[in-house]
Amino acid sequence: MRRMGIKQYEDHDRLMVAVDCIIFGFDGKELKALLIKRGFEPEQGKWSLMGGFVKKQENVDAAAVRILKQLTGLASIYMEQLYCFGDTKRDPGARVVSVAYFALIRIDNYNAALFEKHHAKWFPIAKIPALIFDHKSMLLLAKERLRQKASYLPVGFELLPDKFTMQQLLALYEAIYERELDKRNFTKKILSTGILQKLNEKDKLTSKKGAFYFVFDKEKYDRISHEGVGFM
Amino acid sequence: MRRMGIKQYEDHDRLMVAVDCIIFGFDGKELKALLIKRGFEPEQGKWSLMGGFVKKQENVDAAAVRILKQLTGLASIYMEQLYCFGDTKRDPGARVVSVAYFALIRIDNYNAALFEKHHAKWFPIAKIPALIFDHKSMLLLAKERLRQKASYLPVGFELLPDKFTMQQLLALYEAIYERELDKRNFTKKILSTGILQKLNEKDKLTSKKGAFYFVFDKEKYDRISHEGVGFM
DNA sequence: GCAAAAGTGTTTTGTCTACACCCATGA
DNA sequence: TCATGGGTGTAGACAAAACACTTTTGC
Repeated sequence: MRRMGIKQYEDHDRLMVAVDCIIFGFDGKELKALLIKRGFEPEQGKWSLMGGFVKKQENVDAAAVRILKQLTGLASIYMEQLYCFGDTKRDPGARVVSVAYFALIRIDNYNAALFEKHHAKWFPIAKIPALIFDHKSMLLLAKERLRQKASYLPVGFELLPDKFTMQQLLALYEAIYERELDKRNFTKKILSTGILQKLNEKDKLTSKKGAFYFVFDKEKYDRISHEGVGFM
Repeated sequence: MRRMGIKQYEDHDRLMVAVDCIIFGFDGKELKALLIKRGFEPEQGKWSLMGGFVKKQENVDAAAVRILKQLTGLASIYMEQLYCFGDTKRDPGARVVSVAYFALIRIDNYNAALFEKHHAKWFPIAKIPALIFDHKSMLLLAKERLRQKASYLPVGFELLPDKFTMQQLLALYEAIYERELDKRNFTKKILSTGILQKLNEKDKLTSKKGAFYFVFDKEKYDRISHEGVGFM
């Protein structure tokens, strides 16, 4: 039975399958995407998303994790599949089907050596340079998805440092939505979900009075990750 | 440059890429999914989603359209990509990456000969039999996505006949959400979007009084398809 | 005239938005 | 003492939810 199956399948075309990663980070002011300067042809020297090919004995998800690790050195990153881009002409070099993933990382968690190696650089999402192939559409779609995701999930957990001020969280949401938000309404809504814990410690870097730090309540956060809570 | 690119790429593994279609229909009472009895090994005789392989010179989207046409005979069907399933072990017969698509069709638009040929059958979504491989997860994910989609888009246009009664539209939404909805509130909301036009014609099949038929205002519907309108 | 489905409004509740002032502190 | 960012509450608008009776007509 197994053998017959294999025989049956051998008749079909095989394609190269790639993974491309849209990596978002937040520096406290701007939402940024991590791009690399492509080191090989075609389009050598152009800006591109970090990508790579799926191996025969490798899950597609695993390939995404591997590729992300190549660039960041980080193994456990928030990541989700975005979309499969499958046009025959999308890559002029060869027929390559690409599965795009988007990842959220803490922007200071970077490995300078790896960044150097791949000529990686953070770009504010409002100032993305020309990208190869269909990478610009991937990035735009990822931006949409992040927005949608942020509306029912407090993505701050993935993008902010362990402890952060309410202003930082607000700034993150303003960056994601590219508009100003009302400080009081935002605070109210996010606190009402109960996923934040206020610490007895203040960040005195940006003001004389100092702003309280918050941390995410990991347990509640995980619960919400499954069910979701609309708060935007 | 082109040549170098090709050379570069030749080193990577090639995989078979399949497309599987989750096809939803609505018979006036129940939401149903179209399944086929698999005609070849492995898992011959088991129920399965309609699927096929992507050809080397074919867009992945085009493959989905082709495969859907094979089964239904219909060329212009509402369809969207759902997710790419890429585990190495998902298909025991071979390494196959599958891109799942979900489609909405009018249940009476069927071609008996083609259905016969593929041993196709409609199953109520509450009574889906065991399916091969990971097709059950595909179907569950599609159900989720349909629900989400229906919340900001009047999917009725794709699933109902050209003219339909308010009760039919309500029944569709009750089937999608698997719960009862308030008739008055539903009517109010859907009418307030302005995408329905009331005809001067009644369906007298289900009651003595008769229920007015409605049609979708195609233009407004298309506008809403882009922007979306929350009405659930 | 009665059974069976169609059609229709109002009240209440909760949520979202807009909006401005005092507080604490370091310099 | 003053300049700077931090922190907080309320009123009005709007949307959502709950809820029941009258209408039509074929039998």
